[in-house]
Amino acid sequence: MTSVLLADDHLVLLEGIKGLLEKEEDLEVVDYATHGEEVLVKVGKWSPDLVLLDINMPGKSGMEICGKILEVSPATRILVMSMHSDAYHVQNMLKKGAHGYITKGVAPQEMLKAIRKVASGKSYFNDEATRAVMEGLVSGNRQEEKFELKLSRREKEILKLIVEERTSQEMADELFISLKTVETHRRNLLSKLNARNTAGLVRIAMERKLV
Amino acid sequence: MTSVLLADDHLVLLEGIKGLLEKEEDLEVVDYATHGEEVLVKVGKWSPDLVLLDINMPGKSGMEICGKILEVSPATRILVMSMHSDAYHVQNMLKKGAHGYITKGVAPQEMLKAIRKVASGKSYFNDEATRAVMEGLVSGNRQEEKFELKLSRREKEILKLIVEERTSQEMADELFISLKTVETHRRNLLSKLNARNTAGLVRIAMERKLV
DNA sequence: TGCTTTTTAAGGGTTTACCCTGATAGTTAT
DNA sequence: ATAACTATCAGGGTAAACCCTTAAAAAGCA
Repeated sequence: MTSVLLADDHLVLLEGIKGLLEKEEDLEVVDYATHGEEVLVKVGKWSPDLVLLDINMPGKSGMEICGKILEVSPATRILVMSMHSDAYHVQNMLKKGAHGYITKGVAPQEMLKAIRKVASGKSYFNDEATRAVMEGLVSGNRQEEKFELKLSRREKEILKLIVEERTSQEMADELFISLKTVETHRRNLLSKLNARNTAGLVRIAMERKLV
Repeated sequence: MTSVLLADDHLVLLEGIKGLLEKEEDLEVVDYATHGEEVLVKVGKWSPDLVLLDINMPGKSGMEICGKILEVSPATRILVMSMHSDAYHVQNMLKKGAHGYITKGVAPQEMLKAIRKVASGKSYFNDEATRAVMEGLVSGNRQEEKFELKLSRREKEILKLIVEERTSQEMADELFISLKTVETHRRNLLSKLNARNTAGLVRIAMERKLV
């Protein structure tokens, strides 16, 4: 018997999955959680065999929680469930210790398959997630940079203002620094985020929710 | 007895909602659809009392489908279900003829309530959707502009390339048109989307999923 | 306290974006 | 059919973004 903890803020989906798992004799839903902190508390309480974790929950992000789940209960297996499957998210969740990754579009039967595979110590990725990672690998050997991306406080501030359509001069006035300094920060952002221009900065900022 | 057609590309969610509705004596799920075109076919086949419509489906967008459902079956009531509840989406769906709007985070009981209310000829909006519309109304009287935004095919193409970090010259070469034409399209995009610069275009494009 | 990163700044140059006006041919809708 | 929209292009200009190099305070960490 595999004990499963469901973590998702969409209650209807939660009910749906619960109904799905209850029909299976080898799977047991022990509890729910609908936001970040609750997941950690419930994991501590039950030490479930597996957590089915939604990546987009209010409160702490899925990425933060993933690592902490393993601190609280190292034997627990983690199957990440997400709306989107881009290389960035998939790779990061794996780095944080997730054991499988599926998108919410999977068929019920595939979800059961994923749960059983991950619970039994193997990994599982659905086609979308696999493709995203593969495309990420071929489209650029910049995984290092992407993982390593650490923006300073000031850089994040500038990036936020860029997304809000401020010009460099406006930012300089607003932050009481020189135009040249703002331009330096922009240049560093372009380099760190591997973007070609403002459009790229904004796209990346929104994709990775850096704002 | 109210006949309900479910339209959502997330199969697990679909199963969950089906299970939920089947427990109710007055509600009957007559069929599913997992993408845009299928919805219209199934609506034509069953003329259901109500369609529970996911706004983010592959193929045609929820917005396009909404209006067409009413063409195919004018008596059918439409309850929109979405991940996000920003004023833009909510207002547009209402304009397209939707009768209710709930986010996927609602509790199962609230979903049943929404279904019954909409099916009985009334409207229903959950708290999130209501708040989004209200905030939209107070934060700016630009509803006209926002509703009116209809990007031409070429404009969408240019916008997509902007998000992909292309310069105007590159777009001109790629599309075999002059630089001046590309610049004209950019100018029209800035005006239609009410943006100040490239950053704004990208932000809006991503927020409204125009790409 | 010394080492590293961050934040600040400058000079000087090229490219791109943005703004204005005006114009023509083709398509779509009423 | 005729008005409205779409796609195309141009001249001429200003502002902003982008690129290169160099460098010195300031803050954080060991």
